[in-house]
Amino acid sequence: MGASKSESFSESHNELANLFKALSHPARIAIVEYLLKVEKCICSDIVNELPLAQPTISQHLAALKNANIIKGTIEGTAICYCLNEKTVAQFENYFVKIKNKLALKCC
Amino acid sequence: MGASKSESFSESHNELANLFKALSHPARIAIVEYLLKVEKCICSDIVNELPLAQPTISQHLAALKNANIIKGTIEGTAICYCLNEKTVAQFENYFVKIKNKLALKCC
DNA sequence: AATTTATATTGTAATATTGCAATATAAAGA
DNA sequence: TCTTTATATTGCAATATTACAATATAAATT
Repeated sequence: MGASKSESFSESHNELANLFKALSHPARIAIVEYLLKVEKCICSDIVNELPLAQPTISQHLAALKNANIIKGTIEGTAICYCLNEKTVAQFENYFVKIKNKLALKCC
Repeated sequence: MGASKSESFSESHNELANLFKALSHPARIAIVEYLLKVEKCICSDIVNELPLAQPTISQHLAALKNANIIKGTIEGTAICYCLNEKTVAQFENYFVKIKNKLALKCC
């Protein structure tokens, strides 16, 4: 075999894993950090910012958008991407939850 | 080409991406959730808990340990694994930081 | 309509990940 | 020492990801 046996795991575990997978590449982290840095939402001068070709950036943006980590709004010819607060909050909540559970019983 | 161009990105972006990569598989999420559920730190009745063979679980545990998400203590023949509070806090802090930055300037 | 500008899609090569059988290692008990 | 028990490593097949050239799409401008 070889493929991830995702059918064997719960939907919530798969969903969480997919969220983390979206952040599991340095280019996608760099995109998130860039979106944090620039004041206004930015389309793809990300292509000028990162050392990757345009189709590659497009793929990474699609991965982030697909995971709801960013959202894109059409503005004429361009698409304006920005971080999705809801998903960021979801990530934060997950780790807060874990930390609270850990605080009680730890090893 | 094909391989991730990790040399092109900052060390901190690569480190973050690797942390997330460790959580990017449903089996590894299931292991984390299992460690949260059981009171005591547990070695590998994880093998009995998940639908994967022993060498596969061993690999996933190594991935989590390598990312410092879990720590393992030798106990006789067995190894007792548990979550690493510090890394959990690190994850949490990252998203708190992002959320605070987003609160100021959003789109 | 033709051109420009911005982004997405397709096809493909290189590489990485996943899963497991077989095997190795290593501590504990008989 | 010989088992037993618990875990790790190796080798390999199946699959997924990454990167990009070439091309397609689609709105805006001329």
